[in-house]
Amino acid sequence: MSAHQSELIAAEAAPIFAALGDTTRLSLLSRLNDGQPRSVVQLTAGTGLTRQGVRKHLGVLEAVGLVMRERVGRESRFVYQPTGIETAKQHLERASAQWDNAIERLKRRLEGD
Amino acid sequence: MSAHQSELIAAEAAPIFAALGDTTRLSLLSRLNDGQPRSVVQLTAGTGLTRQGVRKHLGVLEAVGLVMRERVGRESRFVYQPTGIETAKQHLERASAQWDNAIERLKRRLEGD
DNA sequence: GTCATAGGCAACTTGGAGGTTGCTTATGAA
DNA sequence: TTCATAAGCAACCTCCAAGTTGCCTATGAC
Repeated sequence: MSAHQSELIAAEAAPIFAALGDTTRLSLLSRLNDGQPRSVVQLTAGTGLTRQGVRKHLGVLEAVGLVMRERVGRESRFVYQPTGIETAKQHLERASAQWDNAIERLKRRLEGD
Repeated sequence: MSAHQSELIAAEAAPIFAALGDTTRLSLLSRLNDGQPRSVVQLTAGTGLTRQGVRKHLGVLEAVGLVMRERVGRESRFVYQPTGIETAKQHLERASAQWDNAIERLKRRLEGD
């Protein structure tokens, strides 16, 4: 992967990580993770928050592409969207790889050129 | 993995994601990613922020275990710590796996029991 | 021993995140 | 057609995160 592409992934990864950095949103996502669309009221149940509060969290998830909204009748259904998580995973995997690489080089140097 | 363990990973993943959800910190991390310890002044260079500002970001990264601090003489050296990224990666991988599973089940059901 | 450098710590400012209440509109059910 | 339900929207509150300035301390260099 080019350095340019790396920068791009990093730039788009930060907002995704930020969206994931909240227990409420993480929990909402894990509930939507089964692929089933759910309405706002459904998703509000069990959170201890108001409908509007949950709606804001869903807005954040939607803004970074982690979920999608579809209007059905008077309901707003939210659906899990796998691409966002995939982007985040790629970023972390690249970080892991760079780290492994650095360690490997360090080891070789220690073991005597 | 047990449901209990899942909950634990989720609970400790959120603060890590939050720490990663900032471009400055993401960039600091990627610079430390090569395993080389770096002082605060070194890490400040190129950020456009003050030393104290950068120091705060490093404090956040340290608080969630993404980096470690070691005092050497009058310097504070910060070192990359791979375990945090590993935890975050595990969480995302679990999410991906659940998703794949759900899709697979859906497909089987559609293809006619 | 003196001076420059690295860093810690505290106080302060500001914008936005997370949450609420209150009101209005659309749609489904009876 | 009337009423209950789902949701949107706006205004507001509160608190913390991000960043700054300013000052003090410790350590290395000369």
